Amino acid sequence: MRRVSRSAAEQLEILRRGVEAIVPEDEFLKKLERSVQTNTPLRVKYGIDPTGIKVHLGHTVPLRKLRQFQDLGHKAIIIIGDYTALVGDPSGRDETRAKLTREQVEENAKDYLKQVGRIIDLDRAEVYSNGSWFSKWSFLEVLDLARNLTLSQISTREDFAKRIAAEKPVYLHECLYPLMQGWDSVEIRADVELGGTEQLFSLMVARDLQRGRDQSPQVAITLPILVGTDGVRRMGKSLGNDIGVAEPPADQFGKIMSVPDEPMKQYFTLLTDFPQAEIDRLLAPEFNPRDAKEILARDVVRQYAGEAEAEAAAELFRRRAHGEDPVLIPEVDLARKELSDGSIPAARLIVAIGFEPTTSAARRLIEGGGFNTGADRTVLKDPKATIAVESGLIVRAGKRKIARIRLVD
RNA sequence: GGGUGGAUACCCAAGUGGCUAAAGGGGCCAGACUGUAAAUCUGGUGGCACUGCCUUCGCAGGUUCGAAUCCUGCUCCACCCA
Repeated sequence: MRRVSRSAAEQLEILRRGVEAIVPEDEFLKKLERSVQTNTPLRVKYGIDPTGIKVHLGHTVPLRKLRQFQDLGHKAIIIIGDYTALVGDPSGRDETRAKLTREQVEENAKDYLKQVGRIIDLDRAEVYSNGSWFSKWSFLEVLDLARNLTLSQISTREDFAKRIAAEKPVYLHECLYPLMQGWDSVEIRADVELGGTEQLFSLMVARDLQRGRDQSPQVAITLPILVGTDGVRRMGKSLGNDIGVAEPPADQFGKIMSVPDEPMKQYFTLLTDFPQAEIDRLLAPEFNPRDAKEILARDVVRQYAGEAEAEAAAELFRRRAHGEDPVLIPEVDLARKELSDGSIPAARLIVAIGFEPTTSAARRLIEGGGFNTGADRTVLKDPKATIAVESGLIVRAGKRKIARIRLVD
């Protein structure tokens, strides 16, 4: 195990970057000091419910913080909330989460860890499923846990209060969620728990539970919610404004370039390790925002896909901006028997190579002038037209879809 | 258990017998423009063998020349009372 080597004050300075709140901060400093004195790593908890399968940049904010703790010699503990996923975290939600099946949860969990491994050093981390303790509980124990929270505590939470006001249902099992999450902290004896700002309530519940078991209460560190590519709403898969860590580098790059200028500071602070001075320089008025964004995009892509991929993605993006084709054009097979007399109706071709899902959509694409072929980019306007196809023909749909056709028998 | 309101396309939401493949907004796709896949503007947005045909308005039946719209049963949801 790596030794905790930096001073408590130094660590606090590093760890404070980008966080929304450390509650309570004086306790945190004390924990750090004790950790240094006794050479005992802090146990830092971060929980994830395996409800979806796509880790996006919004998730990386707390995960990167967790990694920071790791790099300072502390112990990262990941809780896979397989049991809590069955409940559904109500935090920050304006409606009840859909219930998942056990199979879905298990599959998601596996996939989650794979993605999390891009950020966290899983070899040095502890990973638990909270089902490993909750599945053994009796109903009596559940009731005992439930006596730690009152109805008024729950109903004053903003997310619940809103739902109540909007006459949307709040179910009892959702009220249990923060208690379950809190109990996880007891089980693993957490010193610190990370979470988004909307998690504060749940993070604080754990403190009461820990006190009741004669444990030192955990410190809650909340992190800002990253806005999505629309620059307004929180990043989320269901909002379609997310950038996934496992996405193709070119997509990551392009999506970051499409983020509005306003949240750039947040992105630099939360998604990169750039020193503050460097961030200030890049975001100064005299610096071209597009160039700053490109630097950001390259750094983020590099983190998840590597240096070479980041370089390639940047190159690709530049070419596209100049209306040039990418260096590497994906090849797509087309069965020769689709052709008659060496030609194929354009709409059928578009569907055959997967540019559009239906011939109707393909017709719309053509009518909108979004389909062109060949080196001279001949634009097709007639949806009924046929195209003479030979191997190597380049076809494009819109700005982003391009392919080189390869005829196969 | 009783009452009330509701279920319309990817989402929100109009429409209460023919003029409705179904208003409007969002999202998405495409075009123009641009420092960007931003902003703005324009067009499109059920399917197909496409100047026509087929399918869709919670589900299943029924009335009618004709139904998203009327009737019957069912399922699901919300709120109120108990």
